[in-house]
Amino acid sequence: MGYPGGVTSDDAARTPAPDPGKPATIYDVARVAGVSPSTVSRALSKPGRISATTEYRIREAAASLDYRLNPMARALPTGRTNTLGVLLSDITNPVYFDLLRGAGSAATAHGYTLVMAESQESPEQEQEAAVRLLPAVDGLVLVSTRLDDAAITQLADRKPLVLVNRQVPGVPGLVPDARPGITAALDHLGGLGHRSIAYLAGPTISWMNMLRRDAVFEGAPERGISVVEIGPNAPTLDGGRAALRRVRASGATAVLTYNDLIAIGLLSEAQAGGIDVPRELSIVGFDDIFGSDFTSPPVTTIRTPLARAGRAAVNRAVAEIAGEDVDGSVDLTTEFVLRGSTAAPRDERGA
Amino acid sequence: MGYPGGVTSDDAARTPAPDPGKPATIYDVARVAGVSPSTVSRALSKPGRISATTEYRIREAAASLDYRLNPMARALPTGRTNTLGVLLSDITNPVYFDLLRGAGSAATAHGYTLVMAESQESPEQEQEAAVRLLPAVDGLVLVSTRLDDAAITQLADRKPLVLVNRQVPGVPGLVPDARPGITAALDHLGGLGHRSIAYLAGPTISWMNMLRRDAVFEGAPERGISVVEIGPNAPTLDGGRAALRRVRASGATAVLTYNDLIAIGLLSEAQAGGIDVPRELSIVGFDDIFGSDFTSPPVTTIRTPLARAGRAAVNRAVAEIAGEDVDGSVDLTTEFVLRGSTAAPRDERGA
DNA sequence: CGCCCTTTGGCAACCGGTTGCCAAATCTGT
DNA sequence: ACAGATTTGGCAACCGGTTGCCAAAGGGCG
Repeated sequence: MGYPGGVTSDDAARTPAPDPGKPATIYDVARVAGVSPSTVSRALSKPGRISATTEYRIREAAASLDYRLNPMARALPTGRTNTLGVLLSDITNPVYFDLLRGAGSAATAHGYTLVMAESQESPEQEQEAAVRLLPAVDGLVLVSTRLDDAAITQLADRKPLVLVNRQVPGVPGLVPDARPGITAALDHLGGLGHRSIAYLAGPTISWMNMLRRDAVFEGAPERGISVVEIGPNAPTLDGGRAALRRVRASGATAVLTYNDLIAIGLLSEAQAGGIDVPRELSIVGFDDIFGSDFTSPPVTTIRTPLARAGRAAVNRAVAEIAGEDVDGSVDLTTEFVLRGSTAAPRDERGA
Repeated sequence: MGYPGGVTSDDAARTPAPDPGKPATIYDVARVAGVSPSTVSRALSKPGRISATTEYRIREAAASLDYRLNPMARALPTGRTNTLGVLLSDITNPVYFDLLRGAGSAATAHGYTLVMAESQESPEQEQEAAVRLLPAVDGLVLVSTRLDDAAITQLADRKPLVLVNRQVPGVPGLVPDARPGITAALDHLGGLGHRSIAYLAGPTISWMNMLRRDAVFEGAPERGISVVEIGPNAPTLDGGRAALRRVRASGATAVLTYNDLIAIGLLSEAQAGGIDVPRELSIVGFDDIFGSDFTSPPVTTIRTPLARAGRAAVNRAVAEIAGEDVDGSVDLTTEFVLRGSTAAPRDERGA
């Protein structure tokens, strides 16, 4: 026999193989329909290639056997797995919820399955996960990747790859335009009378962090606002909490944060320390995550269209896999969301 | 040729195939190491089967070619994909964050990849996703499934399957024990003087909802507390908001909710309507999700050990796949978390 | 030094599909 | 009724691994 769970060819040739536990194959279907396996294959996946009557007979046979195509067997000769990999830095970060849902719905719409892995903010783990996933997927979506350009380019050489929140020359990337939101936020803060603000930075390896920081540092001076950078901070609630001391020391009357988690952490720590937000300290978050609207006060923030980004990323990946050319311009603009964590600085009146 | 991207055997036999784009196979490795493909296969996956020196030579060759095993090719003859499927009712529900992370880390620890799909609370979509995933995974984890017993049993007959938040005879299931937390919550509410409470139910098809409801309806009378059921409600913020009117109409001074999302929705709607929580209405949530501690007041809730449940579920699934017998008792007990959304009812003093 | 037992590595079948090529069957037009 | 064009379906090779069986090589011991 030479093979483990095999069935002798005699058996297979005689019985219609009712259901010996193993799922039906195209060979079973072929036997029942009285055609050759290749005809079954074509009937089921090459519409029009086989005459209507034969195709009907085959479909009947397949249905009666509850035939299910084996994705692995199909993937082997074709190289296509109908699977997309998504890599995240941290699953428990609420920013990714909507993105994942958008990606998931777009994927099923295209008949793709999503496999997901997280890298816990570590470039090594991310690289390892990417390499591990690579042979099993048709394409990869890297969200807020912590990999460097070289590693990304190398990955992109092997399989279609789409970046979210990152731009690398020669690799398709979707990055929400932070400027509109930041501009509106600075206008708002400036209008309230703030003259000295701080930017609470995220991780140094975060590309988005640079982008946001640069936009703040470019826009603030134009409005006569001075700005200092405080960080790097872990992009978590604790990261925000730990930054309070330095925020107070800086004398800034308002802060823009790398993300909402930091903003919320900072807010809760401030309140625990008896600091009045927004009167003593204004806080502007980033992303508008789940939960940022039910803190007290609710946090003023800059919304990024994550669900749309997720959807666009898998659409793009699917197009890339199909070898289609795409114009690729998706509108991903940020939007200022005014809530309760910002107000005029106390000094304004006091001084 | 008969095959698309094929290489003629002449070419393959002569050149060491430097890197024509296609990744290296065991045949390439075999050629470079001067052994047969089967020896390569054994050297790489049957430790000890091949002599140390030959194995070393093979590993060298593999490394030099950057050989990567093709998971699909391996899966075909063995039937094992090293992939686990996780089905959720709703990815954007924060309850699942920790669960997913626990499941993810346990999966990678066992060398498994996680594929994930959501059913959007629809049994049909869930069934379809399960069937679609089934042939590509070694086992399935169904979290808060909306499927009926028959469908679950049928699935469990085809592949190892583990349930979370659901119990079906003959199928391994992990369900956190709601009683300790609910008992403590009722004691707390009773001690504060509440005599009339409401249970804000979740979806009717939710098995956990029944369990929680039953525990409340059993425990309340024992403490001289009357209880009414209000629902079903969508297990979302909006579901909670929509329920406020009926809560007020019921005259209950405190509510226990099916989950924290409903609790938070109810809380925000109450505050919008000028109702003082906790003085006019006490709220107890369920699960202790991300965000429930930074509402104002923070919500008193019953914590379920989700990360542990996720980890335990994949551990169990892996054991099941390996055919191991497991005692299976994992400690998953709920815990009452006292925060700010509960207080003595106003009537207590007023009446 | 020869015999027997253990290692070691190769052969070939097999997993379940896909597809280039070809021959038989069917259709067309006259 | 027949040559030629078109449909239809089968053959067989192939994707990249795994593994039962076996023969050759190596080792131990009397």
